[in-house]
Amino acid sequence: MLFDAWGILGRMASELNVLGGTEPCCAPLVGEVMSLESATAIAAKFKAIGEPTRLRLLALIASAEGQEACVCDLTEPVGLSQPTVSHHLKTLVDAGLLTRSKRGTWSFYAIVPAALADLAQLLQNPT
Amino acid sequence: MLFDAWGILGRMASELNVLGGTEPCCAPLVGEVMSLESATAIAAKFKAIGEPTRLRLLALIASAEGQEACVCDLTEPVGLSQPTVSHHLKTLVDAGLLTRSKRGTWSFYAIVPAALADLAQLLQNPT
DNA sequence: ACCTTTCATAGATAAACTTCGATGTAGACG
DNA sequence: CGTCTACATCGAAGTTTATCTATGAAAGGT
Repeated sequence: MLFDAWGILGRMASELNVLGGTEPCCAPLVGEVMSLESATAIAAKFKAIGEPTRLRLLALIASAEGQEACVCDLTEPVGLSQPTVSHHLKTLVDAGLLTRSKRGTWSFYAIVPAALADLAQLLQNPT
Repeated sequence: MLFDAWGILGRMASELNVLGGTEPCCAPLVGEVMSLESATAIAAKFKAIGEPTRLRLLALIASAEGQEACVCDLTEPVGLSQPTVSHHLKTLVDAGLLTRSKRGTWSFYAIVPAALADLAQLLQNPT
């Protein structure tokens, strides 16, 4: 890795206010930019969590025995219609955060622990 | 904590398919539901991360020295207009994930490590 | 005083999202 | 076969969002 002298100089200059406005404020970042594809893939998972109802659904399922629950258990706690809850659950499944398994007439949704762990890891090591 | 016999029975029944359709599929969840207010507050942070451009901005800033960068460093890597980048940065600041400090004509945006750590913790311990 | 640079804000537009009621589907029971 | 339950899907309405261009604001240089 190259020594980012321009970046350091630029930042020192900006902090000390010793350079003129025509100087670059700091160097272009050295590391490669996160690709748009991977950013889109990862952001989709955070986006799925980033909605109050879906976050509550995740919390409900995670706190249930076996970390799974059926739709009929989730509709009443979140106070929304059954189609809306089903839609949010589908979103979470599409994001890879939940799995669906039909048993009889019921659909059981279960947490995917590895998916949440991966995101947690990413937050602590955003590279 | 009470023993959730109904939940276990319901789940066993569903797995073994020994009960009729008129039986409850499983018990209402025992734990209290995450409040709508806290869910909204937390989801707002995940929502801020859950957008490809903002995720890339976070990664760019996190990988910069001092975990801070100015707008002029970020516009070109993400390939969007300056107002759009500023808008996304404001969103991240409002979510508490970044701080802004003006020095001269430049605005430096810095990571708030504790905010990311809190979210990571929450993902591994979804209560 | 004037211009340049850096950034934020305003307004507009097109796309996406949340939510609902209505309807379709699949399994269980009589 | 008909009915009921649990759930998914469809279509629509209203809201939010991402992006742009144009403009405003603040600080520094000449």
